[in-house]
Amino acid sequence: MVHTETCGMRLKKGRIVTSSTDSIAEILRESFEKFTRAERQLADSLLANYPMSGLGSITAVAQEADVSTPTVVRMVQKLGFKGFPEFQRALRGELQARISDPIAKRETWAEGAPDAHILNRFTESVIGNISQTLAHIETASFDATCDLLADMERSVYVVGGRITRALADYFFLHMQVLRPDVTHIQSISNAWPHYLLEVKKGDVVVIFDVRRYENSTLKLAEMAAEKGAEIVLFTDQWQSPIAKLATHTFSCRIVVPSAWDSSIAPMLLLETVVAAVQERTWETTRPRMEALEDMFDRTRFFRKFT
Amino acid sequence: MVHTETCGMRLKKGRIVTSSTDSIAEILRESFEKFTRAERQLADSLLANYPMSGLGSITAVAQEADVSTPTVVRMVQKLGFKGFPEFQRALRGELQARISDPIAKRETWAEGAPDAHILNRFTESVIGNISQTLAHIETASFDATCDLLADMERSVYVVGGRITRALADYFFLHMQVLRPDVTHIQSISNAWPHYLLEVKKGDVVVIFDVRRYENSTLKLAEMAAEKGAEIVLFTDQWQSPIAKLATHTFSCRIVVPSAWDSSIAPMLLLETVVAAVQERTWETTRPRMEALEDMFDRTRFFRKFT
DNA sequence: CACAATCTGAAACAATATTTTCAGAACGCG
DNA sequence: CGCGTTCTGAAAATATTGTTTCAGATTGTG
Repeated sequence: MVHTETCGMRLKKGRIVTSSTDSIAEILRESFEKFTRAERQLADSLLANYPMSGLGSITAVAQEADVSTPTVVRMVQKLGFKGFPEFQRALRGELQARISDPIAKRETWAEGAPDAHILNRFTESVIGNISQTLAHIETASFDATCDLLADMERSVYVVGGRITRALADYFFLHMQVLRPDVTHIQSISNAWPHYLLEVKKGDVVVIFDVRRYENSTLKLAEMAAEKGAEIVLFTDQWQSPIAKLATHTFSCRIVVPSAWDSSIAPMLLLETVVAAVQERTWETTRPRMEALEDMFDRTRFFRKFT
Repeated sequence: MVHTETCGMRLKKGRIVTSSTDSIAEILRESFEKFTRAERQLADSLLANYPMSGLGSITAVAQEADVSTPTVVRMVQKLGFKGFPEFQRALRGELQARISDPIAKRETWAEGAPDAHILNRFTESVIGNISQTLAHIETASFDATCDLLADMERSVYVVGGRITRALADYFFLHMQVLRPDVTHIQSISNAWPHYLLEVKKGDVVVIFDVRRYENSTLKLAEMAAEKGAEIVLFTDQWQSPIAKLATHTFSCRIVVPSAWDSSIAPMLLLETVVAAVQERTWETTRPRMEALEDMFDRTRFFRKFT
C-alpha cells in the first residue's frame, strides 16, 4: 500500500557507491564529477526542479535536458539503478515520504505488538476509513447541516436503526443538552408513526442508516420528506436508498477486518457536528449546560471528587 | 521548463464539466456520485493517498485499486481527460504546484477546507487520541480480556453510565450475537441490584466509566467485585476509581476541541474486542449469526435488495 | 421472471517508452 | 597529425504501457 523504496546502493565495480539513506539529489550531486558532459547536463536539469522533472517519461526527461534517451539510461545505471523505471520509482518513493504526513509514517499503533496483532490491523483500517470518509465530505454541506441543527426554530428528530441505534442515541444525548425540541425516534419501534404526526415543514430529521438498510427507516424517511422536513442522512459508502430524499448525505467508510462494520467514522462526524453546533449556539447553550450541572450537583448523582 | 497544466474542463456531452480551478481531488469527489462501482473503488484508491497513487503506470494504478485498466481509462475520460497520460500530466502539474508552495505543505484531512475548519481540527485531535490510547494498551491485557469474553462458561454483564450508555449498548448489541449469557445493566436505572443477584464468581462485568464518574456505577462495581466477578473497565486517562477493583483496565484519551469528550478511542477498542472475540468463538458464533440472518430474512425486516 | 440497459475485465491491439546497437564525433596524447 | 579511447545520439529492437473490443456479469424494470 505505502510505497517504500530505498535509494540506489550498488557495490559493483565502476558503479557509484552510496549509503542507502542518501536522497537521490545527494547522489546526483556527489557523483557529479564522475559524469560526462552530457550526463552533467542531465543531472543539472534533474536537480533544477527536483524531483518533479524526473517524473515524466524518459523521453520527456531527455528532451528537457536536451540530451538523448540513451544518455539518461546510462546515467541512471551509473547511479546504480537497474533501469530508468527503477530510478523513477525511487524518485516517487522519495517524493511520497516528503509530502506524507507524520501519521502515515507510523508503523505500528500498539507498540511492542507485532504488526499482525489485531489491535494494529484494526486501527490501521479505521484510520484509513477516517481518512477516506473525510476525503468525501463536502465542507459546505457539513456547515449547512450544522446551521440547520443550530436553528432553534426547527425541531430536530433523530432516527436510528437496529445497529445504528447506539449512534442515534449518542447523538440525541448531546443534542438534547445543546438545544430544545430534540426527539429520538426508534425506527424499529412501532410507535414511530405517532412521532411523525409532529413533524412540520422545515424540521430536521437526522437519520442513521447503514447497510442492511431497514425498510421501516426508509418508509419513515419518505413520510418525513412528504411533510417537507429537511433530511440529514448518515450512511455508508454504498448509500442507503434514503440518499435520494436527503438534503445532506454523509457517506462513511465502515469496512474493517471483522465480521462487523465499524461505526467509528460516522461517530467521528457526529461528534464533530455536535462540536460545531455547539460553537454556533453557545449563547443559548451555556445557560442550559449550567442548569444541567446544577441539577447534577443537587442530585449527588455524580461523585464530586476523585 | 516548468510544468504548468490546468485541470480538465471539457464541455463535451456526457463529460463532467468543472471549473479549471478545481483540483483533481475535488473533481474526483464532485463526480463521485456519477461513478459506477468500480470507478468509485478507483476514485477511493486515488484519494486515499493522493496524489501519489496516481503517478505510477496505469497498470499499477489499476492494481492498487483492484480494478481493470480499462476502468481507469474510462474514468479519466469521464473526468474530461483525453487519456490516462493527460490525466497523469495534470496530476503532476498539481503536485508540482503543491510542492513549490511552501505554505501548502501541511496535509489536511478534509481537503479544500482550511486547516482551521473544525472537521480538520477535530479529526487531527481524534487521531492523536487514538494514537496515544493505543500506545498505552498492554496487548497481553487486551488478549486476556478477549479470552475472558470468549469463555462461554462465564456470563457477561455490560454496564454503562449516562453518556457511556451508548457505548455499552453498542457493545452489548454485538456481544449478544457472538455468545449467549450477555446482559446489559443500566447503572442509572434503579433496577440494577436485581441483575447483580445473578452475578457469580468468574463472571465478567464490562464497565464503561468516564469522567463525571458515577456513584452508582462505583457501587455496582464494588458489589460485583465482592461476588468474585472479573471486572473489565473502559475509562478515560484520569481513570475511574473502579480501576482499583478491575482485573483489566483500558484508559482512553478523550479530549477534543469541544465542550464534550470524544468516545472514539473507547469505541475503537470496543470494536476491536468484538472482532477479536469473534475470531476466538467463530465455531460457536457462526451458527448463531446464520440463525440471526435467517430470522431477519423471514421477518422482512430489512430490504433484501438495493 | 424475462428483458434491456449498463457495467466490467480478459484479451487483442496500438502506441509509447526503454534499452541496445552501432557508427561517427570529440577528445587526449604521442 | 594519426591513433586509440571515450562519448554521443540515430535508429533498430524490445518491453511495457495505454486503448479498444467484446462477451459475460450485473442491475434495474416491466
